[in-house]
Amino acid sequence: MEDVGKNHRVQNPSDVMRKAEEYCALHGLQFTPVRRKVLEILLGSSQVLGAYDILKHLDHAGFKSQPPVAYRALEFLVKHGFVHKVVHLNAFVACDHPDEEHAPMFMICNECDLVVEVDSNPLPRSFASTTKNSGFHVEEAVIEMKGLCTACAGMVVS
Amino acid sequence: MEDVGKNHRVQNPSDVMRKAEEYCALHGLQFTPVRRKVLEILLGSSQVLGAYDILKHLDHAGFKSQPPVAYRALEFLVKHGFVHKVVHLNAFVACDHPDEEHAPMFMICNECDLVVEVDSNPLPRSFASTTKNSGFHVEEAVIEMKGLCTACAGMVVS
DNA sequence: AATTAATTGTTATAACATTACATGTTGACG
DNA sequence: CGTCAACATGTAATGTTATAACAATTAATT
Repeated sequence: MEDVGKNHRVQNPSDVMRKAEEYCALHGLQFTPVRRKVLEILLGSSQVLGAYDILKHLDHAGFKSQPPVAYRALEFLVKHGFVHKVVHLNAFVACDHPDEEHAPMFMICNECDLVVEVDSNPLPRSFASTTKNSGFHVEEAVIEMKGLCTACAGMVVS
Repeated sequence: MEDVGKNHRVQNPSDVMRKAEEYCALHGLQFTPVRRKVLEILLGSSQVLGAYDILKHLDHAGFKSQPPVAYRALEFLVKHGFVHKVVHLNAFVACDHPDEEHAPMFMICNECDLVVEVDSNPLPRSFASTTKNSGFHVEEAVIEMKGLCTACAGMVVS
C-alpha cells in the first residue's frame, strides 16, 4: 500500500507536541527520539499512515527502520492517546486533542480514503445501556463509519 | 493464529442456511458449493474464524484451499449480510438473523476473545446526526467494543 | 451454439504484524 | 559511585492476513 489515506490534517502540530511533552513529563514517561519523531511524522502528514509508511519516513530521517521500531513507538503513542488507529485501513492518525477524554469515531470515505475524526464524548448513551445489560465491561469502543465524503458523494450524484 | 475466538454460537444453523438459500434464489445469486460450505463452517463454529482457519476447514472438506477461495466466498457472504467481519480479530462470524436489517455491534473480550453480537437497529441516533451534519453519507458503521466479558471481569475482581 | 458474465483455479507476492533475543540506557537505591 | 532492575532499542527472522493477475471453467442469455 502506498500512503493509505488522505486529507487528515491536525490544526496545531506544535501545540500537540507540547501537550505530549507535558503529559509525558507529568507521568514519568520517556518521550524518546523515535516516539517523538513518529508523532511528528503523523502530525505532519495530511494522510493517515500505515506502519510501513512511517517506517519509510523514519528511514529518511536517519532512524532505524525495522518494523518493530515503528510498531513499538505506535503502541506507546496509541496507549497514551496521542495517536489513534484506524482499523479499517490498518493505519494511524495523530489526535488533535489528546488531552481531552473522548471516544474517537472515524468516518472513512470508500472512494478517496478521506478520514475524518468526529468525536463522541464520552460514549453514545445507547451503547452504555446495551453493554451494561450484557454484563460486559467496556474498556474501549471503536466506531468507524464507511461511506462517501461530501465531495465523492457529489460526484456520483451529478 | 490458531482459532481466533470463542463461544460465539448461532442458534439455528439450518434455519440460517434456509434463509440464505431463499435470499439467493430470490435475488438471482449463485449460492455455490464453496459459498455454502464456508457459511456452514462458520455456522458450525463456536468461535469466530480467520480466513486461514476457514481455509483449513475447506481443505479438510476436500475443497481447494488457496487464500482467494476463502476470501472470495467471504466477500460474497459479507456483502449479502450472512456473515460479519470482526475487524479487531481479522475474523468472521455467521450472522444469526441475516434477514433483519441491523447494524451489527460486537463486544470482544480482551482476555478470552469471546465475541458477542449485540445489535442496534438501525443505527444509534447520535451517529445519524453527527454524520448528517458533516455531510458524510454513511453506508456502513462498524462498532466494536473491547473490554472484559462477565466471566473474565469476575476473575479479576475476585 | 455463440456470446457474455460470473465464478473458480493457481501462482505469486504484497501488506501487516510479532517473536525472540541481544544490547544499550535510565533511574532508584544502597 | 556502582550495581541492579526496569525500560527501551537493535536486529534477524518469521508469522499472519490479504490481494493481484491471469488462465480455465461454468452459468445465463441470446
